Amino acid sequence: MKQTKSHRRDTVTVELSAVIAAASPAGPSVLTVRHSGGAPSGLPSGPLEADHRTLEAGLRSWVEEQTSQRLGHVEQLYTFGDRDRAAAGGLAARALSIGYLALVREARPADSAAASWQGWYRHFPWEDRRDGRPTAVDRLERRLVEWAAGAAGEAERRLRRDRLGATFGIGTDGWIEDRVLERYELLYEAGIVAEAARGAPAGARDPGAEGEPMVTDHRRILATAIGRLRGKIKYRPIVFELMPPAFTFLQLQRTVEGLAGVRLHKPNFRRLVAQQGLVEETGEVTPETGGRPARLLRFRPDVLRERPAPGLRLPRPRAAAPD
Amino acid sequence: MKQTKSHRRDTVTVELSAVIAAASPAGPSVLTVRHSGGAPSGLPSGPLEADHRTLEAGLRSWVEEQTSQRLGHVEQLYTFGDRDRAAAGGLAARALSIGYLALVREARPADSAAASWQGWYRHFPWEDRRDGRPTAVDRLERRLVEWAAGAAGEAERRLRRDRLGATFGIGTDGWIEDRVLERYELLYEAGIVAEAARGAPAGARDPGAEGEPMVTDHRRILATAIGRLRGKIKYRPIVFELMPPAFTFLQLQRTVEGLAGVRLHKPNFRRLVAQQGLVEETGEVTPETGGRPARLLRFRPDVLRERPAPGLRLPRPRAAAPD
DNA sequence: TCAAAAGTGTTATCCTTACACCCATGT
DNA sequence: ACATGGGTGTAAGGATAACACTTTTGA
Repeated sequence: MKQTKSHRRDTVTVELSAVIAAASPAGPSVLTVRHSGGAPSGLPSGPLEADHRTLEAGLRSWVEEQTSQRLGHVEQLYTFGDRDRAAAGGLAARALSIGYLALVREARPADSAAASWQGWYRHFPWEDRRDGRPTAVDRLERRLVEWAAGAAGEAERRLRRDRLGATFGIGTDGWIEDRVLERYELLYEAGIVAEAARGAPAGARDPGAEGEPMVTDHRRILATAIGRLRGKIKYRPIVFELMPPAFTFLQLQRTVEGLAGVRLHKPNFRRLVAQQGLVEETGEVTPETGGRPARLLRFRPDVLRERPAPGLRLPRPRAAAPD
Repeated sequence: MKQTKSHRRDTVTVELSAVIAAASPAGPSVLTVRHSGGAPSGLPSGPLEADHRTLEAGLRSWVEEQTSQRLGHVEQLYTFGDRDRAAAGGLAARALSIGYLALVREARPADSAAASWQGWYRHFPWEDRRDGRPTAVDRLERRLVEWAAGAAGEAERRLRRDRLGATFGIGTDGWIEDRVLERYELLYEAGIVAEAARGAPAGARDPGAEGEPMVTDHRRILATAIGRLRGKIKYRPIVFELMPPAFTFLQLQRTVEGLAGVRLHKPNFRRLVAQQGLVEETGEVTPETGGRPARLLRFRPDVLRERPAPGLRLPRPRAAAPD
């Protein structure tokens, strides 16, 4: 017990930042703002103020002021507070940054001055595997392997190789979509991502495979959001927070594929969704979209009453056995 | 855009609090501290300081100072910051509270002055269903049903009933272990839990079914931790962070049962664990524990290299279908 | 000999995945 | 006619969950 310690409380600024996500069959997008011309874009955000009753209320008021977007589902993601990484210019003051994920139904133009919608894979090219592994990612992976090989001791090298396997699936087979943050952190540590080099001039390097950077740690928050969303669609029917009131099976599938960054098997996807009772038919059909007209669907909210965790298949014993 | 708004930044205190969890076959427990005699217990915690490089580092230093416990796995849970709920005495200053979950292997006595281990179901009696639904919970559920019926409009009543179904499984059938926080929040809103009545004298009410309260919002943080842990054991092998180096199948099973608050089927549990390659035999057997001696097991870390998400069975198409 | 715990075998069932195939519409 | 998307059937394989049963120890 070091009683001699200074115990100097930090003066903190708390910033509330929102990943506002929308999705169309073409792909998901995020609402970004750009404060000055040449600077990288960022997320809508603002400091916590005294008259905000709750953190979420504060976030909502900031977002609605900055983007005039009404938010639907909102959830907290994570609180970042590393002393070194938050400040862009090298300021020593501590900046806590609380990230939120918000889902909105329509990506309405909303390009009010500085705010604009951007496909989120511009910032994360390596996360989009809908058309297989992007070839541009080869370079990334090569650099990662080099980075792992260049570690100090054998123990550290092994650790890094394991991480490459667990995140990018390099040594192993599997690509786990959810691990977006882990992959971004790895690229950050390996110095591959632009944000890692603070002093470097913006736009100095090829933004191809590394993705477009964002201000301060906003890309890290976006990575958290994508990962959370990818994980959550599997056990909660939140995709429907992103869908219009009526949609077809394929539109739903394309939206999910966009979020997860992978392709799905069409017939099975239909049945999965239908069997779970997630949707019901509206009775109408689309004004044809290329082929045979499709039946229109809507979300069936009663599913929440019937199966409390739609999509979840976890070790749930039907009856408890005493032994 | 209200430009006339005050934009007065809040002066915030950031408190780092840790749920330090251990588990034995008898059940899980949490490390608590008690500052003054009559006051309810709380979690080890302390303010964020300027010399803490990261939030997690700050937490670790506080905990090790207060409890002389070394922490293993640590993860951030959630940041609470409601203006009204944080302050116990009614202080208006904003207190942010960042909750963490830490797992330790042995619940060593460690009763250093104020710190002591407590079974976590003392604070959450309704969460322990290992011996079926506790009868004391009947009273809780009755009060919840009353609360739902006493809502203003029909719409609100319906909403409340739905929540009772989704959390306590009242109207419906299912009890979802993970939803610990949702259940606690419901009890809080219904005024059933002691923390909801701030001004009430401590110990004034029967702590039977309502569980033992904690200071400020620490019980909320504990609820978050339990929920997180219950969710995570299903797709990550973190139970082993809580197990001793060698253990038997039954010890592992009892530990998991304690965490999840439900009983499991023994033969199937063995096979599940064995088939997944989560453990390997040490070659030794126990100094008998009541019956036939059991083979000792240890965690098999290679499982992380082989199957990146042990326990996870989610819609993972083995190959991408083009259509 | 019995209680208590350790183990093994087996089966019915469900879910997932993959494959094959037909239907309806526009160009 | 053919391309595009809509939509159905079904069978193989794997994972679950339940049941029945044998084995090994200590008291």
